[in-house]
Amino acid sequence: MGTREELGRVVMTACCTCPLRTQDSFAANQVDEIEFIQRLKKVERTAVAGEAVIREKGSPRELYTVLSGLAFRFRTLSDGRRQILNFLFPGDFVGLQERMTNESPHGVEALTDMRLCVFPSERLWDLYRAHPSLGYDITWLTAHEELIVDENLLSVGRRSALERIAMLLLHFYKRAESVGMGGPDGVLFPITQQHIADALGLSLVHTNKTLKRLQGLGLHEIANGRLRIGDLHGLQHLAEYHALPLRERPLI
Amino acid sequence: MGTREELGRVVMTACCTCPLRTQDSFAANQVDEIEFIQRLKKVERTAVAGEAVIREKGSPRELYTVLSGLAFRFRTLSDGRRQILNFLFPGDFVGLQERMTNESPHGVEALTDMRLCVFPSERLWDLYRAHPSLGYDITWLTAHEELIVDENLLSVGRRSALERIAMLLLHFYKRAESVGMGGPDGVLFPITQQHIADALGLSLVHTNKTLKRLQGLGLHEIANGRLRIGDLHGLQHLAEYHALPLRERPLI
DNA sequence: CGGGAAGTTGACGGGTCTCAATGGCCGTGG
DNA sequence: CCACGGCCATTGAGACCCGTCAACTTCCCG
Repeated sequence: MGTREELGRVVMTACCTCPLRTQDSFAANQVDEIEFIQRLKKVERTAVAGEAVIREKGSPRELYTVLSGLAFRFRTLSDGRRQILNFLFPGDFVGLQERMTNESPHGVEALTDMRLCVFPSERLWDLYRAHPSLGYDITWLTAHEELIVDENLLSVGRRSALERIAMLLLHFYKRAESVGMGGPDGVLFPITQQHIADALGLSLVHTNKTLKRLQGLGLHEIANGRLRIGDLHGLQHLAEYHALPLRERPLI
Repeated sequence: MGTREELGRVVMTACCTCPLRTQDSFAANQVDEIEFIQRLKKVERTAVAGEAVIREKGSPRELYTVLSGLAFRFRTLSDGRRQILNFLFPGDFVGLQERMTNESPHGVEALTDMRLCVFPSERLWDLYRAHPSLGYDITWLTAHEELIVDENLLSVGRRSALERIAMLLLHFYKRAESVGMGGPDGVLFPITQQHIADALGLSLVHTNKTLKRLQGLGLHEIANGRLRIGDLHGLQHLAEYHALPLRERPLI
């Protein structure tokens, strides 16, 4: 079956041939589990760069898995101050926290064009009942995202501006690489300095100056919307970032 | 059955008569679910104020539910800078993220004397298989904790020192109240200014001065280790904190 | 060629940090 | 009973990191 545009929705990438599943970093699933996911997945949704995937204060009815593209999760204060909570990569699962409240506590915005697998929120419980192993996987994904937010909170609370930026670049690079977005000239980096500022609790101006200073050290290079790491060890030392030796991650 | 001291462990509060379950904020469970939890819970552990419940970099083998008392979750950098990620109240579940790595990415330290229900980590999967509904609950608890960390990240990243402190006091108060720790003279507040500083990404000195300034506004009062809210509306406005209308929370 | 978004730069002010010192409270031990 | 030490709260002075304001440039795209 091919793909067909229809009201901003595309039907359909088959789960059994999901391009993400061919990657090492994702754990394998049983055939019946994949078939169940396939039945749960009614449609595929696309989003263009800059589009609001989930609106803050909206009432969400759907769960998503990022199939391709990048996004970020954020919250804003009424006067416009915005905090990016974490970036979303292919394989990330979105929408669980919204289910605990009537309105979504955060927004999700696309950084690039995206494809998302759409799951009806009200059938989440079916998944747990029919395939406890998949419920287990969803818990894993949730806990993993919290781990990342923890790390960001440590950065914003206790690292200096220079350390924060080193941390962000390094973390972004590693995550992008782990989902096969790496290449000889680095990874795609569709992120403005405003995004960096909002993710790190810094002002735009100070982000610019600090980023410039970091580039002067020659540890990395950002050009043509791509990020390349020159001195991985130096960045790790500066950011005091020790990548956790993660086990294979599940994929829903 | 009474309680008996034995190597720092107490045996045993029966789950079917768990004092937390009598509270409105916790959802009810089926009898067989509670019996299953009871079988999973091998022992009860106590911790004195200041004790390390989970050691950073340790290799955890157990999961905990806070039965009574308070604690906090934190991470530190090698030079000693510490970030408190969130506070733990009765009913909170601890230890999931540790399972994804070989060493615990964060520490947990008791703020007061505590009692904890201990579950063997390796039997978590049994729980999902035997009672998917409980697996669902664990996901809920994990997502809920992430929601709180999100909120803290927004505070630390984008709120001013005064707003952050207002936020912390308010949030702490509401959470304490929701688990029945409230009283006519406020809630127990076993937290030093150093804790507040570490939770909000501030220095101790600045925390002290800002807290003093906030107290001058008369919105709250801290005395004798207790926190009382004078002007709830004023604090909410200052912190721009809108308590999420949560549904009943599960309890494992 | 025009316009908007993103990046860059300088000046300046202020929020926050660090250093340093003091006082209160409390448990311990002489 | 009092001296002492340790933890916590408090306060002042000065420095610095970072935010704000305000340009200007570059780049892209129509």
